Amino acid sequence: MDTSQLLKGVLDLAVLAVLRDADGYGYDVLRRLRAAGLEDVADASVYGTLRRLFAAGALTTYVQPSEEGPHRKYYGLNPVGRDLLKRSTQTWNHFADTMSVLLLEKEAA
Amino acid sequence: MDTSQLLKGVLDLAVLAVLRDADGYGYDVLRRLRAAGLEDVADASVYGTLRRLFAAGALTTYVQPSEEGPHRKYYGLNPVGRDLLKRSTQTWNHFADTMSVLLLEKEAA
DNA sequence: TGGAGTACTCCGCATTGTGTAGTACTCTTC
DNA sequence: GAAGAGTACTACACAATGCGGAGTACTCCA
Repeated sequence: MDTSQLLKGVLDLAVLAVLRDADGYGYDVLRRLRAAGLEDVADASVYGTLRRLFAAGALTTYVQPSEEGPHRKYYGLNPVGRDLLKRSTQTWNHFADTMSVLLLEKEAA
Repeated sequence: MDTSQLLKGVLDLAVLAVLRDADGYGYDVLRRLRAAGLEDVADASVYGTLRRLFAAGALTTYVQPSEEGPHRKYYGLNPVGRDLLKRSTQTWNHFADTMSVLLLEKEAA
């Protein structure tokens, strides 16, 4: 089946989680997500999510030149982003718990 | 925050899980989902999902009259649906595990 | 007679992840 | 030094899917 639909609404959370540990630029965030197990994430999705989160006021950004290619646009969590990460994590955990209960095999009556 | 995006791609799975135990009609599936904790699911989403799953060949359907209102359109899992439920559950479990690892607080180095 | 609860359909919209194309820089290789 | 791979980003159109709202229709109760 298709994992891309599962990402809806969760990619935000995944990106925030990846940025919690250290600032990162798009291409780097993409690699971190894939290394974490989200191997099917498309690059355009990550760049789009970073732009959305920045537009929502959850991220700071700054550009740094690189010696291995084009300049890099770094993003980092600000207080709004850290709060969003915390609340989204709770929402996700609650949702995942609900689903796991729903998916439990029922015992025969 | 908004839970509706989290449902994307998962509502299929939730509906299949609810139908695993017993056949059900749309309005009933809606109530079962809400009782299971998915309280924000909209009715149009459930009816749409049932239609989609039926069109995909995962469900059987039959109409029964009711004494408490209009007729009811029952849906039930067929072998394709049962297989889809099994595979989707595995996909979901794997995805949820990946996310929960990603969301773990890192220990200070 | 009107309203609430039940049960379903249809239509258009909003969100969001994806594919494709394009730009541009660095480094290696023939 | 031209070609190609890897890095890094942007823009655009598209597809999937959950949702809101309107509409239909049936039963029961006040």
